[in-house]
Amino acid sequence: MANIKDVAERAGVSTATVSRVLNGRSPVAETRARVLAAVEELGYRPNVVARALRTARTRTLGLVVSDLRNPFFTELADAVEQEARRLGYSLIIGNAGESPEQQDDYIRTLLDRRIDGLMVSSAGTGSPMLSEAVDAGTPLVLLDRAVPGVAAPCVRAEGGAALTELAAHLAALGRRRPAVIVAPAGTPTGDERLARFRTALAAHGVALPPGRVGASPDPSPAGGRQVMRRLLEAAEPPDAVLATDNLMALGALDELRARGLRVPADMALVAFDDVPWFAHLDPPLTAVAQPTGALGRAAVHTLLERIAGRPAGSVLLPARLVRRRSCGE
Amino acid sequence: MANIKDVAERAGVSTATVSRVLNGRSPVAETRARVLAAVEELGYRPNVVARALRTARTRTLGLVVSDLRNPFFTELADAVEQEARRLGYSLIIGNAGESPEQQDDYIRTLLDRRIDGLMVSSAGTGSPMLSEAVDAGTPLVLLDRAVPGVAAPCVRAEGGAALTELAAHLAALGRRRPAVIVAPAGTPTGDERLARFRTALAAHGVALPPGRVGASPDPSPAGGRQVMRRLLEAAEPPDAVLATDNLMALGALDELRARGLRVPADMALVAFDDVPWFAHLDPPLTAVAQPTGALGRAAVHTLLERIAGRPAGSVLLPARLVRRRSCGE
DNA sequence: CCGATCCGTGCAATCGATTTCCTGTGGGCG
DNA sequence: CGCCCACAGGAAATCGATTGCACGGATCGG
Repeated sequence: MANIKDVAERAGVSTATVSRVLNGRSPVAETRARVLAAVEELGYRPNVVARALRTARTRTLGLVVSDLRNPFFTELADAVEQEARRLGYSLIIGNAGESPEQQDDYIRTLLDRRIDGLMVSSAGTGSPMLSEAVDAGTPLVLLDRAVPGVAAPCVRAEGGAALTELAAHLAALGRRRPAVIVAPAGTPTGDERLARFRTALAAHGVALPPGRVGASPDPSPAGGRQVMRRLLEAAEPPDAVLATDNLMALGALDELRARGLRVPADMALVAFDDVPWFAHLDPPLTAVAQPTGALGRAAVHTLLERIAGRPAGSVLLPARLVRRRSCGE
Repeated sequence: MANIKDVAERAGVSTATVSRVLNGRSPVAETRARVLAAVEELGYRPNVVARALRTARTRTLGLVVSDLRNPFFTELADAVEQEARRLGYSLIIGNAGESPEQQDDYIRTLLDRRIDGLMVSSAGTGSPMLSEAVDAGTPLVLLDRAVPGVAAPCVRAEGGAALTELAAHLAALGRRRPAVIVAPAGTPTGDERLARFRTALAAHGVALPPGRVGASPDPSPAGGRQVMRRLLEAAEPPDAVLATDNLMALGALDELRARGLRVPADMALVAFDDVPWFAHLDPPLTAVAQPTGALGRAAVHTLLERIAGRPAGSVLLPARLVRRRSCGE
């Protein structure tokens, strides 16, 4: 493969000139034309690796998500990738599989590759590697999940308005005994959603007692199903369920079907995160939709600000309620 | 960040020695210990960019898929990523979004980044960039979709056995008027699946006339739904439908529900590609499951063989039928 | 006891770009 | 007409690693 020296020889100039022409720092028409012609003839493409070594910038970003197979993260990763590419950056996606060690391992690899910046949808509570990355000076943006104690801007959705609307929706439909299925305790995201929902319900005089809040051991259909079972076997079973993750909602639905319960007649069901196939379920699922695309784009923009050395604050984007038929009406 | 020179100084040796210790070419205990201690104290990590420049190997692979949001490709990408990482390689995933230009654009970027090898689930029929990559000497492996005229091994699933089994399954359940929804014509994958299925049906004395084969403009729920509608409005509507892609199956299901038709009572439904949430639909969908994980791993192995300069042939892995309730029984 | 061999290590070249410093030329102005 | 300045472009340093070659000390055999 041709290198810059070949081009320089062919154009009868020095490598310095070739570099300048290619980086737009040489407005002399004639030399410029000769160089470009040589580039064309040789099919020359600059060696990105060499350039990265010299400039100490790789034009590559890293994204670590906790579960790439979860459609919410797939969509998020896709949005991030598109925006990054649009702005001239490549993206390396890492899948931590909900394991903190694997997450750290991945962050390590990305730092070794000298990525220009890092986005993380952290698994569990903060990991040592995150702080280390910040200390090492790597621009970092937290995505979807805040991590206490890590000094980095966070881009995520805020469900307050949507949950307020949901509470009203449920109350209007006469649901009096709502329940919530949350992801493993300790994740700020789940806790916050729960608190918001409880407040919103209270405004309609509806209580959300601890007995109707179930924590799933892991955010999977199996976990969701298990919690649903416990909720149904309680003394006062719920007449509406909110799952704070799309996969857990799916598991809850399985349990309901297995028991011959109908949605929405016997039970209203709502999921946090709207994923494409919710609309194709029977009945179509009402969901709190996060603005996935906007989140991804905002994360990239925030990260680029940090890379440019400018300060950048956290971003909160409103989620919205998508009413389908799983609550009645 | 500390570099190899800092380590060398601290350990009182030359950079050459540091390099050799770190690459396991210097078994002298004492020097070795001093170097490793210095590495430890300084928190030194080799600069992957510099190493890549010198060795002309990036230890990075590229994967271009046609639609990352399609759960089949998500799973495939995840499998490829895990296997690549296990073997010490990073992966850059590119999403071509079913557009040949974007695909070429991406391949271009990946080649510029000097990836060691490339895997492609090509959109549409072959693109010029693919041949160019091969000519440039970049190891290439085609994944899931073969591309005529491109000299590269192809790793994909072979549905013959599963479709034979499916034909028998449908025949046993008394379905006599099967139909097929295929992806846009011209893709070898769809055509091959169609041909295999037709052959298998013939063995049971069941015909698959052209009128009961519908090509969708694009592999999406909307496309699948549109074809389903046409099939239902035909003179002799089918009593069973096979969709050659999971998203199109979803669209077909929508159309059936909208018309109040029941699955499987009024219509059997089968999808090619088994995706996790098929099991959570009502009824759970029978599907031809591709061995996604094995495909991804085989692709990585084949690619590494090529990178090592060894010849590697194509790989065909058998798909299998996953019987659920959407065909009756 | 001396020469030959072996092996650990250092020196310096190298990968392919960018960038700094410097030279030489041409043009404008006094 | 001469001087100075601007500017184009070349030579060489640089980024951080790997690696071929050479050197020197130690070991072993004759």
